[in-house]
Amino acid sequence: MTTPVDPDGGSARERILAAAEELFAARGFDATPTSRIAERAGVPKGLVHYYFTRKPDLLGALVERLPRERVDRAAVIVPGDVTQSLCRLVAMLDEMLAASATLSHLLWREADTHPAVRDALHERFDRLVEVIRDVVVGAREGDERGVETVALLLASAVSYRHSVTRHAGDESAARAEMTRELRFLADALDAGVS
Amino acid sequence: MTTPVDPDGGSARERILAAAEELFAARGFDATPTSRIAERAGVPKGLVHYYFTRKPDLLGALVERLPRERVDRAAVIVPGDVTQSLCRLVAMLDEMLAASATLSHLLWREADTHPAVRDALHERFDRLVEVIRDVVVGAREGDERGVETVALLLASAVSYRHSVTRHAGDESAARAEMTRELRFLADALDAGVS
Amino acid sequence: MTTPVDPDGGSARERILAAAEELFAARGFDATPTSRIAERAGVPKGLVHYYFTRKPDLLGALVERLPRERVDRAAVIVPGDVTQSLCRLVAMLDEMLAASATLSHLLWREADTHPAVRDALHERFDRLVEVIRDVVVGAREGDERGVETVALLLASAVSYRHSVTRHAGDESAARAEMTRELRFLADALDAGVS
Amino acid sequence: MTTPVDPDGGSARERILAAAEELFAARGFDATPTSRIAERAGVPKGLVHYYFTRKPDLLGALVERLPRERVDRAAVIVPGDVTQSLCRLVAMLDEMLAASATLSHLLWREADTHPAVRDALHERFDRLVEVIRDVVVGAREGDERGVETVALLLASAVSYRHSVTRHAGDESAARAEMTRELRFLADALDAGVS
DNA sequence: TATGAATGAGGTTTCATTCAT
DNA sequence: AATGAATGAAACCTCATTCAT
Repeated sequence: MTTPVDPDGGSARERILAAAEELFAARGFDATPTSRIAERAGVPKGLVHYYFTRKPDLLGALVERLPRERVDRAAVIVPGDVTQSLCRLVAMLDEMLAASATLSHLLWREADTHPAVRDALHERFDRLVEVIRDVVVGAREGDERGVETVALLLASAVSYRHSVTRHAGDESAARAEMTRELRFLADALDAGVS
Repeated sequence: MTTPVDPDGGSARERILAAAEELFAARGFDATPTSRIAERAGVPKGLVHYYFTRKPDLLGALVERLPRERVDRAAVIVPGDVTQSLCRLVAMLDEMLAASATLSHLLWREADTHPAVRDALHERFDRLVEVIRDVVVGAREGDERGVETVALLLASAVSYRHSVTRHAGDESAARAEMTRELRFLADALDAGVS
Repeated sequence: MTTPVDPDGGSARERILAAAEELFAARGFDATPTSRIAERAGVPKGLVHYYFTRKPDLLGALVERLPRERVDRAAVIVPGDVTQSLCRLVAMLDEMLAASATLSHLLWREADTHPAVRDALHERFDRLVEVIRDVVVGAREGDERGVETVALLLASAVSYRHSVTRHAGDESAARAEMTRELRFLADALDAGVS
Repeated sequence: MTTPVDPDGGSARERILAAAEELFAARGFDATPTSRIAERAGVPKGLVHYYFTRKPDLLGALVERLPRERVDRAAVIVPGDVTQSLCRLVAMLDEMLAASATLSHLLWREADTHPAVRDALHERFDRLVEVIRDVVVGAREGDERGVETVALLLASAVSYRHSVTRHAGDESAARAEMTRELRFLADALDAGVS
C-alpha cells in the first residue's frame, strides 16, 4: 500500500532509517508503528528491532545522520557587499537544508520529548548564527557593529521558515521574501544602524 | 502521581481541557493517554469521552480557546517613535502570548498532523504581521517604505522565540535580545532603509 | 441523522418501542445502543430507562405486542376445495404476518438468547400448524388422512420464507412459488396420498 | 469458568476458530467478547487479533470452513423409488449438516448483518434445492413434473428444521416427521400430482 | 413525571518487544 | 545474522445504568 523505499537503496539498516525518517516526519514519532517502518523499508518486522533495540534508538540514529553543514566562509563572502554575501549564504544554506528537510522537520517536532534531539537542534541554531555573523563581518571587513543582532534576526527567519516549510505552500514566494529581508538587513548595516 | 489540576478550578469540562493542555504540551498529543488526562483533571475516565467523543476533539476545543488577541493600535503607537512603539507592542504581545504559552507551544507541535491546528496557527501569524505593520506605519505617520519586510522579520522572530520558549532557558536574556532586534529594525527604517 | 419515528405516532413509550423494533431488526439486539433508540424515537435518553429499566425489558414488551393472530376458520374454508382454502389462508396469514414482519424477524434472531422470545416463537409455529390442519380438514369435510404431514410441510415453508424474507429479494416470485406448493399439497391430498 | 477447547486440538489458530464457533452460536456474535474466545481457546488475548485482525474476520474465516457438501447422486438414487432415494439423501444430508450444526446455526443468526454470511447461506440453500431435484428426477428416470415444487418444499423443511434444531428438543421425533413428509411428497409425485 | 450529566466496567484493537528457530 | 509468531500491557472508546434535579 505504502510506496516502499527503493529496495536497492543501500543496506537494510539504511532503508529502515530512510523509512523511519519519512514516516516520523509525516505522522510523528508516536503515531508511527515500527511495523509500518519495516513494511515501508521492505524488511521483516523483526529486523527493525534487531538493528535498533528500542524504538527511540531510531531517533538517535537519525540525529547522527544530521549533516554537519560546514560552510566555507571564503567561498561565500563578497568583500564589501553584505547583501550579495548573505544572498549566497542563504542560497547555500537552502541547498544544504533542503537535503535534510524532512529530517530536520521531524527533529523539530520531537525536540520537546527527546533531549538528544533538542540539543542537536540548538547546536544547529548556534552554528547558524555563527556562520551568518562570520559572513557579515567578513563582508564588512571587520566592522562588527550591529552584526550580532542581524545574525539573530536572520537565523530566526531562516529557522522559522525552514521549520514551517512543511505547512506552507509557495516556495518561490518564500524565497523572494527572504531575499528582500536580507537586503533590508544588509542596507541597514551599510547605513550604520547598530 | 501527577499533580492534579486545582479541583475547584471551574467545571469538570474546564479542568479536562486544562489538564489536556498541560499534558499535550509536555509530552505530545499521541504520547498522552486520555486516562492520564482524566487522572490529572480529577475526573473519571468516562467523562473525558463524554465531553469530547474522540481524542482529537480535545485539540479542536483547545484551538477554540486560543485567545483572539485584539491589539488596540492607538494604545500602543507613539507617533514618531517606531522603536518605542514596537517595544510597547512586543511587551503587550508577550503578555498576551504568555497567557497561552503552553497552549500555543502544543499547537505548534501538532500543526502537521491536525489541519485545524495548522490553520489556526497560520491565521495567528498573519494577524501578527498585520498588527506589526499597522503599528510601524502608525508610528511613522503614513510612511510605508520597508514596512512589510520589517513586519515579516519581526513576526518571524517573535514566533520563533515563542514556539521555542519551552526549550530555551533564560527568558530575560531573550527579552533583551528581542529589544535589541526591534530597535535595530526601527533604526533601519528611520535611516531610510527599505 | 437517523430518520426519526413519526413524532406524533402515539405516546413516548409507544415511539420507543417502535424505534427499538426497527433498530433491533436492522442491526440486532446487542448492536443497538439504547441511546440510539432514544435518538430515533425523539425522546431524551433517560426516558428509555425510565419506561424499561433494563434493556432486555424492551424485548419483553415487544413480544407482548406480537399480534395473537386469530384466524376465523369459517371465513377461509371453501368446502371441497383444499387448494382454494389454503390459498385464502395463506393470503390472510401473509397479511397478518406482514404487519409484524420486522418484529417477527427480530424475534427470530434473538430466540436463542432470550427464552421468552423463543417460547413465543414456538407457540406461534404451533398455532400455525393447527390452523392449517383445521382448514385442510374443514375443506375436506372431515377427512384427516395426511393432513398432519401437510400442515407441517406448509408451516415450515411459510415460516422459512417469512423468516428469510428480509434477505430475499423478489416478493411476488416468492408468492407464486408458495401458491404452486400449496396447490401441489392440496392435489396430493385429493389424490389420496397420505 | 468456561470449559476450554481441547488444548491439543490442532493449532492455536484452529482452536480459536473452534472456540469462536461455539461461543458465537451459543450467545451470538455481538454478545461474545474476543477475550472470552481467547480464554476458551486457551490462548492469550493478543493472539486472536494476531490471526484475525478484526472481529468480523472471525466470521469470514468461519464461513470459509463451511463444508461444501458434495453429494454423490449415484450413491443415493434408487431407480424407481423416490421415497427410498429421498430417505437416503436426507440421511446423508443430516450427517453432513450435523457435522457443522453449530456453525450453520450461528451463520443463520448473523446472516442479516454480515453479507458474506448471508450469501454463503443462500448459496447453500440453492445447492440443497438442486441436489433434491437431481435425486428426484434420477429416481423417476427423467420425469420432471412437479419436481421443482417438491424440491423447494423439502429444502424449506430441511433448512427450517436444521436452523431451529438448536431450540427444538426431540431429535428422533423430528427425524420421524421428516420421513413422513418426504414419503408424502414422494407418493404425491407417484400419484401424478404436479 | 422526566431529564441528561455522570460513571466505570469492559469491549476492541494496537503495538513494542521477546524469543525460538 | 535474520525472522515472524507470539505476548500482554495499555490505548481508545462505548454504553447500560444511576441519580440529582
